[in-house]
Amino acid sequence: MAPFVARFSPAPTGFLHVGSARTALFNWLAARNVGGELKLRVEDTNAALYKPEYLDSILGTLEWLGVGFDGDPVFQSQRADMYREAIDGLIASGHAYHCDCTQEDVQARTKGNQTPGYDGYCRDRGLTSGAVRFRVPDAGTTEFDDVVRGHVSFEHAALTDFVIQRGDGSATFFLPNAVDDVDMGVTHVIRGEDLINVTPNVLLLREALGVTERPVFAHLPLLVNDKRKKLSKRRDDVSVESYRDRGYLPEAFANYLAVLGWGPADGVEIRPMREIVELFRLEDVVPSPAFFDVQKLDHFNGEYIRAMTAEEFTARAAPWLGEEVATSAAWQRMAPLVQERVVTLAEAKPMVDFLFGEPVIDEASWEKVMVKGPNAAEVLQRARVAYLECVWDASTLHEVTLAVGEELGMKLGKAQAPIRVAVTGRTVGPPLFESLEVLGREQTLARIDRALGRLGSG
RNA sequence: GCCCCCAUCGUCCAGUGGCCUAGGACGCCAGCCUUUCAAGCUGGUAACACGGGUUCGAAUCCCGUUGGGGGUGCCA
Repeated sequence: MAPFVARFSPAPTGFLHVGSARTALFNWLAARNVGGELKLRVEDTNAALYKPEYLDSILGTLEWLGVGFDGDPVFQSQRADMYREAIDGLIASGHAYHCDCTQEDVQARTKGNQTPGYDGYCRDRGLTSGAVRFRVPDAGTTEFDDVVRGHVSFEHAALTDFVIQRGDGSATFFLPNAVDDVDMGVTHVIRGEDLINVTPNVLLLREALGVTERPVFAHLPLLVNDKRKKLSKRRDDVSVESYRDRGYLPEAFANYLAVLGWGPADGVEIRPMREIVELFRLEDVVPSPAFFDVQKLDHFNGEYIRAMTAEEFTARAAPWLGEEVATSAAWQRMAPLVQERVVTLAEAKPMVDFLFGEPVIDEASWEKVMVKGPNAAEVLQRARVAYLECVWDASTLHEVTLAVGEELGMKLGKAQAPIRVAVTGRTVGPPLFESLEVLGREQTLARIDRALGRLGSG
């Protein structure tokens, strides 16, 4: 089998972005599918932007998603010597040169030019200090075959001499990228399409460094928002960590990401990751951008939640419930009913809150059922009487309430409404009679009395 | 402006010259079920951007147009 070494190379300048997570996942899937390796490289060449706490967060979130790495991570911040040596070599061989132009200098000289960017002003000035730029050939093209995009070609005339070393001596993105891919034995570069324009730069650098072989490139389609714009940290909800905190399951999240830009031939989208690993092929990745659709993510998450055993659900929902609720008998009884109704784990608690404290009366619900609805006071009074003596379990409460409704010519759906609002404060929630059973006779009667009091009929 | 990329239902995928009067999924709509809400079940809505070619035959190949996006940093 041909060797396969992919890498995921985040820049720790923020929390893990859903687009980065998707890139990491596709790298992982491609590697796992062929039994290859996935390495981690931390692109922290820019000391000004790098924040160590972000790296911990990114790594933790990746682990949560199930994306693991082979071997030790490579930190670019620790390889400055290697880069400097390479840069010195490029200068010596005439592939790079020093430049002391400021951004203003360049702008002043190039405004109105056809081709934007740096104009090569310092190419032959023979400077020995300042930033270092790579000398892009004046003519010719750099081409490569991309696994998802096919043949891509760039004319050198359209490329500008890019900076490979800052004035402070640190290397910029391009050079470490080229050097490390070679050094790490990377065979497959799988990354977002926003980096496709940078590919000729890196290829040119590799050639200048005397490297003859090339990695396979696969530029993944961008993840976009509803406006078809690249997902942005400012406008969009893109922190994977925040999805985790809101009760999305890692397996559901990863599964959803896997079908953005790729789809199994049999059309079965929701399936275990081990199956996706088997079916995934880089060649099948689609080239067009994909909308990150939270509604569909919600559907995936709900499916995964409902597929859990009751035990698993209670265990995994616990962190969102708090000790008191999670360990209560009331929750144990209600959990299966809640499991059917939540989309995220975070939704469980508000659904049962009324069992663990005074209900918060939703005024719109009160208005709708108690004021405008039929027979509210009548229902409550009769239910109160019936509930006083009956056996206190869900099925009896169901029968008794049904009877109360019949006395008033109401179907159960209508008759239960005032009771639900009196006891839970809302018109919607988990099944009522199980809720009452758990709440207990005393609390139920007290809440009905309070509602009657407010209605002025108690 | 210049460079690069993309183009099938609202959305995500299937489709790689005839099996397509274009399939699945999410959403949406309707019905069933029903103690509310969900879930579930059934049905429905809805697309090959446009124009030229190539071919006996095109959603599938080629060219152009239009539209959209990405890049254009001493960010990555």
